Amino acid sequence: MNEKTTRDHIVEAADQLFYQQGYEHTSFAHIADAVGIARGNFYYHFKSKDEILDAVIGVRLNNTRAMLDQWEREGKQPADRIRSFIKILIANRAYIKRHGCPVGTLCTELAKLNHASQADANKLFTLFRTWLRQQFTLLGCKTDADTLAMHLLARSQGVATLANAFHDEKFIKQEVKLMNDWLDSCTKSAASAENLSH
Amino acid sequence: MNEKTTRDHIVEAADQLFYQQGYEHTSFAHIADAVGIARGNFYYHFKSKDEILDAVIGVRLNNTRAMLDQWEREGKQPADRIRSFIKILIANRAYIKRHGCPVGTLCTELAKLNHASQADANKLFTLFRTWLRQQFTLLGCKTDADTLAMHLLARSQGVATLANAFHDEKFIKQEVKLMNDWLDSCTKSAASAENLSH
DNA sequence: GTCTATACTGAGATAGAC
DNA sequence: GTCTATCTCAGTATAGAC
Repeated sequence: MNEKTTRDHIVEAADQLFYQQGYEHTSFAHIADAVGIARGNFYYHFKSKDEILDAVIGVRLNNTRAMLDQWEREGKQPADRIRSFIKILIANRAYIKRHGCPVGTLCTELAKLNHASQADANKLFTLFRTWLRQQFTLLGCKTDADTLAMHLLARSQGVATLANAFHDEKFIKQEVKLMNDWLDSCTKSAASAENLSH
Repeated sequence: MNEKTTRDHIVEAADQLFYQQGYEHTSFAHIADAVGIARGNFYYHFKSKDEILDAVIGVRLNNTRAMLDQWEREGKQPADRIRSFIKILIANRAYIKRHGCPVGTLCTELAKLNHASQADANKLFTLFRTWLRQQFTLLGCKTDADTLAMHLLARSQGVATLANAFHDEKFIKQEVKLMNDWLDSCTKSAASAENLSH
């Protein structure tokens, strides 16, 4: 049950390489080398490179859902859960510095290629967006919860893009502090609105 | 003097295509078709694809410098100049929605490719960063001017990435409003700090 | 299910005629 | 300065042996 199949290994290696080098730039040779199998063997598992991409996106969607569920279990208050989202910038800062955000860079690349799987990759963003919107709704902010969700998502994307371009980890910490301050001000304004209504 | 050479046409077409399709995805055939010349004729003007990229980056750097100079002439107050920066998100919203930010997407792609011209492309970011820093310094904010410059740059990048992924122009307007509000709060806090010192 | 060998394609790059 | 023809090479994909 826990045994990883060759297919799993391919998807795992492709996932990493797509993140590190980009989808188009990653060839079968790269993936085959990483997995340690022959090139020809590929087509037993996947009919095309696009199919591997779809599998990778599928895995990422599942992993993301699992992560969001975990944050939901761990954080009692919506503000704590949102803080979990912000925290991944810190936890993954070394990777972000080197390769940017896995979601953002993939969506950006597929948009340029006008790739058929664009919409599927965007579901990764939608997952975060919907989840964040729920948390902001629970928080009871005056501003539209979707606006707040998109705002936070955009800021995390901007941080990842610049940290990657400037190869600067400190900038991530700097911006995370601002994001947490911003979240606090949201929480406070929600609390005072709550008081007013009593 | 105003006559555009074939070389100029190539660079211009490459500039557009690199923005629309990405650098790696754009082939000589694409550029040749756009310019209306034969593939082989290319190598009279450029020895390699990398050389075209360098020329494109050079043109973009010049154009950006010219744009920043213009903003500097047009805006008397530093806050007005910063507002010029924010305004390009609105002016270019249709392109951003379709292809993202020309600077951000290029730097992201070159980072993935680990391309030699990465550093040159990043100079585009540095141009904006330095210029914004100067404006924030003139504004006299309490917070470090470079922190503010990077913050604004990051927010504009995030907006571009998400507007592109979600193909959403309205989101750009929504965020631009927030950015202008944020700038106002910066200006006000700078003004009150000014008053305190008197 | 994994391997080797190979066909096919398109891209970058060159040579030489005009 | 521009063209056609051609080369090389990497990448995707297939066939068939084991």
